[in-house]
Amino acid sequence: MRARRATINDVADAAGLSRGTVSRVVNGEKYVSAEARMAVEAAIAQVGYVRNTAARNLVTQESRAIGLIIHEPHSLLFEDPNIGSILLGANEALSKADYQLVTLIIDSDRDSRRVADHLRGGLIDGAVIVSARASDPIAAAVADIGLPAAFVGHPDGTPDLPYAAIDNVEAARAITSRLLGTGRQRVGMIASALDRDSGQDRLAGFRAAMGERYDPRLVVEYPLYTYAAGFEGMQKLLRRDPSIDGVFAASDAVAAGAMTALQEAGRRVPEDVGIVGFDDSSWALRCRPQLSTVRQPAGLLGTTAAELVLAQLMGLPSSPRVLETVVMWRGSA
Amino acid sequence: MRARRATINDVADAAGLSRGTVSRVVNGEKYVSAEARMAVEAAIAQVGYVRNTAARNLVTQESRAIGLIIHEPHSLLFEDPNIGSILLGANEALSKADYQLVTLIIDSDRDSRRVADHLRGGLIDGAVIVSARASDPIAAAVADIGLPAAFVGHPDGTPDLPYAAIDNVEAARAITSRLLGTGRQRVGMIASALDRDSGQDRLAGFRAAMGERYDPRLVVEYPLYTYAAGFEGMQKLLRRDPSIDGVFAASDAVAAGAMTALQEAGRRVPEDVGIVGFDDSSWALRCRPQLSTVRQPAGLLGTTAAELVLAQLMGLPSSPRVLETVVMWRGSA
DNA sequence: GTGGTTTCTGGGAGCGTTCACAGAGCGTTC
DNA sequence: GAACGCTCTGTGAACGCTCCCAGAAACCAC
Repeated sequence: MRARRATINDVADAAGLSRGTVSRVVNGEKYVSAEARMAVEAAIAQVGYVRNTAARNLVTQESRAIGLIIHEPHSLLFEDPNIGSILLGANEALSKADYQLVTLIIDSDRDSRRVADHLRGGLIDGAVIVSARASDPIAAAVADIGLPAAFVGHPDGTPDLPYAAIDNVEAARAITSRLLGTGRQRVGMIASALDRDSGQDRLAGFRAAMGERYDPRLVVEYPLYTYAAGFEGMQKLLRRDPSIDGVFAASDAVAAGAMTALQEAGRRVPEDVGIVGFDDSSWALRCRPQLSTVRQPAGLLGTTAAELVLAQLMGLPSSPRVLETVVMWRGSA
Repeated sequence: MRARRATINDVADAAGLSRGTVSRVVNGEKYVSAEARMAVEAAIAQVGYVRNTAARNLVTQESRAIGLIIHEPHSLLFEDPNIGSILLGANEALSKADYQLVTLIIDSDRDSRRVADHLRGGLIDGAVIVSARASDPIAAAVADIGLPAAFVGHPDGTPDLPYAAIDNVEAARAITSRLLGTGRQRVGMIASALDRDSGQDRLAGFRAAMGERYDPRLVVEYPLYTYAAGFEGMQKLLRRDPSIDGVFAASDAVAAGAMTALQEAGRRVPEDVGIVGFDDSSWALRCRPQLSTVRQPAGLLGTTAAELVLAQLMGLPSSPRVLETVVMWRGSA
């Protein structure tokens, strides 16, 4: 296969010094004479040495890498704009601390096993788990190994690990109230992803805001936060009650689909029907009229979760963090 | 920190057998008695042994992991639906071959250095490089190390590595011709991402199809394949020539932005202006009317690039692969 | 019984590092 | 001039695993 790579011994020989000295130079330690340092650097260049990280990890017992585990069904990887932001946010925090972010995607049971092996194998010092479902086996595996880890979100039934999340219940309650405040009489919801905490909580918040006025017939459910769910869901709601005049969609993508369905049905937004979403993703500004929605600090969620892992790595206590959301009021309601 | 993990020796002691036998059991080799196998398995469960991958990699000189390097500006990670598909496609191929996909994102110069270290350090047996720009330093680094690698796409000025790509020139030429075939007289283009091969080639294909009718005043350029670029670009084209009746947008996201701009300007699509895109991403079906576009097999590109790397790993020759595109003709032109 | 093959097990060597320690050299202080 | 402290360097011993060889044990055939 590949030609044998130069080792620290080759460098030592070429420089006429010992292994130890080379190691000290490579790691930038003190107690190396200027002379020796230069000789080593020349030798490194000469033999083309690069340090073998696997060997280093073996003795230092750490890898300076953090895994970010994405466990999403196929389609959502494209539809959900939050994932990209979370990824970049986490990368930023880790990069600053000089840790390498390693993203592992789980797309099949086979992946699940291999990723678990990867985690256990000592190739990773900690993990950020994104979008775990309730009772996710990979989350259990992480806890089992005792790997420092943190969730983005905090599904039920998962081990007691710190998390970075928003208060979906409160945020959903807030925007629904605001929608009701525009004088709507018949308000429905297109709920999604009830197999995870965000979906459940947004529904709970909607319910709380509606109080007496809550009518289960005006709630439809879909498995994923997608445009298609919003489109179909809105059509179904219109069929169930043509007098509907307000909708809370569980995400911006869902809201966008709902808006298209409304407009195709000849309803004006916001005059006839007011519509609000959730996420403040790029969808929100792209809709006509622009979407009133809840801003979710996706990048910050990633950053925070990464910091929670780093804290554990440094032996500091780390506890859950709930981040603020804000209602962005625009033209759709 | 974490409690010391059980090693292969602990298992050997617990089972009353030797290191060698335990290793044979763990790796599923033959020449182990049923008796010994059972004893080892019991001991593994008892002491909670998991193999240390770093140590294993050190001696076997391989990691069974392939890196996928994403070097994208911030915003594109959300806008470009191809990246998700490429990721999943690559993961599928690697998963089958029992390799772990490790995604590394580059978002700053600091990342660039760290990723290069990661590649060099022996933590990865090969790499798939997505969306490298012309003369990308990381691509050069990969070639320099001699790591088996493949590109998705094939930017100019990058080292001589195999790639999986589509023929952007031909595909752009084909869909532009089709657009011209609907009898349009004044056809423009919203070009994007001219710093990479795909952007350049789509423009070249457009130009080839236009032939005599090519008018540089009807081409606008934007740095990224975004909705916003399409929106602004279309407005600019309308100002330059209100009689414009056809547009080729460099991607579906761009086309979607252009369509919104057209509709806001009171033009009917496709009656007044025909519009075609590129990618056949989820954008295409979401537009009203649905977009005529070029289907780009994004998942297959990822799969193919991964296979090119695997082939190199097995010592087989691997040469560039150009995949087929097909024109999807819908309602927008 | 002898010789040969096959199955199974143990343990030394080595993968490329870091770490801890020993010791050399040199200057400073009492 | 002895004692002490710094700076600098070399080396043995790990880290946890796989590989390979030697040899024991079991079986078969003559």
